[in-house]
Formats: sequence, C-alpha cells, structure tokens
Amino acid sequence: MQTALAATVSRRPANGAALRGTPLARPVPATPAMGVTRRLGKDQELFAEGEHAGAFYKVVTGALRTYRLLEDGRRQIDAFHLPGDILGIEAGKEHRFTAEAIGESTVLVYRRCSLEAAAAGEGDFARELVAALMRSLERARDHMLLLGCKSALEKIATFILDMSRRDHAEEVVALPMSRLDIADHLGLTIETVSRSLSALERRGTIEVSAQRRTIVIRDRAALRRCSGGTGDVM
Amino acid sequence: MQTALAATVSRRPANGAALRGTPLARPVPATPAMGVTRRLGKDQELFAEGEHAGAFYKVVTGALRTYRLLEDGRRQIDAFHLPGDILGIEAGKEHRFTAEAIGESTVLVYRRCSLEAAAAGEGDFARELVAALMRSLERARDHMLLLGCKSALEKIATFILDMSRRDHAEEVVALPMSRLDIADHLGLTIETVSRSLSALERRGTIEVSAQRRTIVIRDRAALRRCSGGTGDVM
DNA sequence: CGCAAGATTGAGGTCGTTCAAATAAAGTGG
DNA sequence: CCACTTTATTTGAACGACCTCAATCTTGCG
Repeated sequence: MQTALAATVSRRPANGAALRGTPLARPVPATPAMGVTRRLGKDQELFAEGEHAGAFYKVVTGALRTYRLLEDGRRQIDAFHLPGDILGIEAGKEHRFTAEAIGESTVLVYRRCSLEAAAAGEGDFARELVAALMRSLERARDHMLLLGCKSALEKIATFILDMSRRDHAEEVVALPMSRLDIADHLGLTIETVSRSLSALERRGTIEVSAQRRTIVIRDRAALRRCSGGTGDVM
Repeated sequence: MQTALAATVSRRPANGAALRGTPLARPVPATPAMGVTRRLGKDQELFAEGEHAGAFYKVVTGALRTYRLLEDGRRQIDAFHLPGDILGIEAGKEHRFTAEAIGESTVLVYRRCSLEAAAAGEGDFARELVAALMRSLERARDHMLLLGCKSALEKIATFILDMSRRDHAEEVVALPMSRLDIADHLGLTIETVSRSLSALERRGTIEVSAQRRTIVIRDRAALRRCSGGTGDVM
C-alpha cells in the first residue's frame, strides 16, 4: 500500500529536465526501414491504457515510462524504456498500460500489422520482435524478483546498477526520471527512495549530483553487495 | 526482506497432496502433433536455472511453479502454470529460472528448434508461441502491479480471484500449492498468507476447507472489492 | 497411536510509510 | 539579474503493516 493520492493529476511531475547531453540521448539506428518517427515532449503521452493498439514503438532518443494504475491512483511503472527498446506490443487489441515520455524523446512507429506479419513469420524483423518480447519478459521477471524479495536499499542499488548497465555508463549514470517515477517503479515511496540514496551517499558508495538527476558510482563492488544478488547487473 | 532461510532445502515442501479430482486435473489437448509427453512426480524438477534451454513445455495436467532465488535463499515464484500454459521459453541459451511440479503433473516437451522455427516464422505454431509469450508478459505485468502496489489482503484476494478465473471455477477453487508457495509468489510470508485467508474467512468472504487446499468463494463481489481493483480478475 | 510436516495463531519488533516541515532548484515576471 | 513562486527533493518523527520468533493445532502417515 503506497503512494495513494486522491488527485492522480498531482502525481504527474512537470518540471523541465534536460535529457540532452546525457548518455541517454545517444540515438539508436532504426533497424527496419519501415516506420515513421514521432517526437514527444516532456510527459507527453504516447499511448494510453485502453486505447486501441494499432501500433508499437521503438525508442530512438530520450526515455519513456510505461505504467498501470489501480483505481485509487496507485501506480506501478513496469519499465523505463531507453533508446533501442521496443514497447507497446500487446496480446489483445488494446493497450494494457500507458506510455509517456519522461523527457523530450523520439520513437519509431510501427503499424501493428508488422507484428501480425511477424507472428505469422517474416524473417529478420519477426526474429527481432520475438527477441524483444523475450527480453521484456526476462526483465519483467527480474523486476518481480526485486519487487517480491528485496529491501528498499537493495532495490535502489539494483536499480542504479541496472540503469548503469543499460546506459552503457561507466561511472556516471543519468537518471532522467523523477523520484516519484523511481518510487512507483520500485514499489516504494519517494521518501524512501530519497533516504536510500542518501544512505548510499553517506557510505561513499555513490554520489548524487546537485541537480539530482545524475549519480556517480564511487564503489561498484559495494553497490553490488548492497543489491542483494542475482539480477545480472554488471 | 522476507523468507530468508539459511537452508534452502527446508523451504521445499514435501507433503502428499492430491491433485486428482480437482478442476486443475482437467487435461488440455496437445495442440501441435509434435512433442513427447513427460510425467513429473511431486516436487520433481522439470528444468533448473542455469541449465541449457534445449526445450520448452506445455502443461497438460497438474501444476508447476517457476521461481528464481536470491543468493541468500529468498525465493520469488514468478508464476504458477496450469494446464494449457506454456513455460520455459528463454531469450538466451540457458533457463533463467527453475521449474518444478507442485503435484503429479504431465507436460508436453517441445524441442527448442521449434521455437527458432517459430521466430523465423512457421504459421500456426509460431502464432501460438508468440501469443503465449505475449500472455506471459501480460501476466508478469499484472503481477508486478500486485507486488509493487497491493497490501497483503489485496494480494490474497487478487490471487484467489485469479486462480478461480484460470481454473474456470465457479465457487470452489483448488489451491494445489502450499502456503509457502503462495507466500513466495505474492511477496509475503506464510504467516501473513494464513492470517489474510483467516481474515477473509472470518468476514464470510471465503471458506477454507479442512485440508487447506480448497477455497470456496462465498461472496465474490466482496472479494473483488478487497482485491484493490484492476487485475482483470473476473 | 505417535510422529512429522504444514498451517494457524499470538506477541513483539522492524522497515517502510505517513504526515509534516525544511531545503533546494527551476521558472517567472519585473 | 533579482525577488518571488512553484515544484522537487530531502529530512525528521511517529505510526502501522508485515515480519520474526515461538507456540499450538491440524492432518496425514507409518
């Protein structure tokens, strides 16, 4: 039971964060020739829960969050999507969650029929999609392990290591998302996220930048020890 | 932080539960002609984390659990698999989790090359596999919502409704798994599982059979109200 | 019958939440 | 460029849900 706010609106961050210049801004080559690109502004919705799933997407620049809400407003961000990630593939006709840009982002749009073609079998693109699906599932399972078993500190440590891996970052890890986003991703509150980050900083394991959107990993081994094992973080 | 036992062995249940005669025992037709069947005894391992993923499986009778362990023994059961479910499809070459039969079970074994054929595209079976993948992902996401947001009582209520739906059960729901299995699935302890079930029983929402492996839903509406919304339980 | 394993129940402790306040950044308009 | 507002984040104190430890009860089995 957490983060149950009456006004869902108030839960949406609305500050202006620069993604540009961070490692996350590194664009990704558009694999198949098909697909148009689309630009998204900060907090702009790409698709919403319940909407007809007529397309799916691949992140080119920026970062997105996908989430679901409980009736009372509790939110679970199931994943953050960085350049190269594919999102929005649905089993049914409707999107089962909402996707929003965290900062300025661009995505490639694929028509759903590409997916149907893939399921029926169509060579390379099909293989890429199935691989993307399997990777999503793998990540979802890792995340369940985190949500079901880990303590707050372990969650935060795992999250930082995971972002660092996905960001191909050595030491400096960009966190384009707000504390609220992180909290709703890890099943914590913003206060606990903040406290855990402070705790890691106090121990000298990490360093939090002034703007709060960058982390420097000072002691990766210690961070790994904090992460509670298994999670295949590097 | 929960259920961290030093001896992982002691966590494995070993009683004798009858699956036979419950709704869960209902067999499922083997869709593709290929695939040999395999029988599994209670708690028998189908495949283990780290093992080469040379095959994947479809449940015909019984029920299986798939789980991952943290180094200290904490366990997360990511899913229970009932007749008709496909499990063991992996992105990489190795199984990322362990699968065990909960009670006597039978599965169909598919060689991995079928999967590769499917990814490359091979008509009907390909479509079924991709659909299975997408359904797994959907379930994983539902489960993340549960793990990340819901209270103990909400988790239990959701779980019962979900089992009832998957079991095509009207009122009487079979729970072939132990309390420990349920606890490790929902991110709780056995004590909390037990207490929550008792709480629901005390309110007259459900009834727990003497053998503890069957639940009767007395007031589905109340149970749904308890479940915390969204979860697409019926 | 008596033992072993699973499940339930009770008492007390802890981690993370809730509520509240302080601090810090980022706009905004002059 | 600076006061002022707004929003994000951090920090503190107290509470509560769930866990831990321990005892009891139940069921199944030799």
